[in-house]
Amino acid sequence: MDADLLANWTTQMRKGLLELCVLMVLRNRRMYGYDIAKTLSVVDGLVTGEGTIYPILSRFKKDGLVETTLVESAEGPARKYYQLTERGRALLTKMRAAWAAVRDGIEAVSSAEQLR
Amino acid sequence: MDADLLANWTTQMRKGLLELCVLMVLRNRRMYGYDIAKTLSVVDGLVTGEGTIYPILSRFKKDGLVETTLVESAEGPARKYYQLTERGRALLTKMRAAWAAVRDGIEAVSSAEQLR
DNA sequence: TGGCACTATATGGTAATGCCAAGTAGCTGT
DNA sequence: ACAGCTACTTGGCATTACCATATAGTGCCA
Repeated sequence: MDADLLANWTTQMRKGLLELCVLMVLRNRRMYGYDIAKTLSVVDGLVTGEGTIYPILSRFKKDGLVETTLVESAEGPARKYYQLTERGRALLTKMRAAWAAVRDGIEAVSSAEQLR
Repeated sequence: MDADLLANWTTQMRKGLLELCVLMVLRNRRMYGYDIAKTLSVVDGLVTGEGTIYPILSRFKKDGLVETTLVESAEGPARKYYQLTERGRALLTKMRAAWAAVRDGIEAVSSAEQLR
């Protein structure tokens, strides 16, 4: 029951941060969904399944943050590669700044003996 | 429209982190809701209104993470002070560890030239 | 031929949280 | 009486992560 609380909380904590990570792994090269999911799951246990990544990528495309290219694969079905647009790059820059601010804020609360 | 995307994302990013901050400010002394809201809003723009804090505190009490003490005030209505229980303290410890892991994971993604 | 595992994308329903607005109420000063 | 600050509470809305499931192509092995 205590484990449930913690598990639920970590789920909530992931919200938004997953989108940031997806945009960040795309900043240097294009990637396809399945590979992104595998990559991020290795990093931190951030992603549990592919079902979490695809809705994010769909939203990104709908919002014009990424463009897609379909490429045939020798190892299975065709891969849909995602690459950042200018708009996506601009938003990523702002998101990284916002992330840094929140991260620093939390660290401040975490280390402060007493605030104010 | 770009600003909307960013604003919406920051809202999502806050999820969970707000709970962490509330537990952290309570770790050294008891506080009342209105004061917690003011304190955290100063820190980082984490909180927009009191309506965001009170539901969190209610949940904490329901889950046995905090206990409350009603104290009369000379400056307005009585204040409901919140203090951490042992259970709350134990969960906070685990949450801080989870936060550190995710934060470091994101920093790794952020600074990596290329993962894997 | 059939079964199995891996690769790869997509979708629908559920649960949980942050946000905004509004309401209730006590106290102070004019 | 009124305005303004303090203080707590509640309800509805929008958004996202998760899980299970569906669909499908490829290669391997008996």
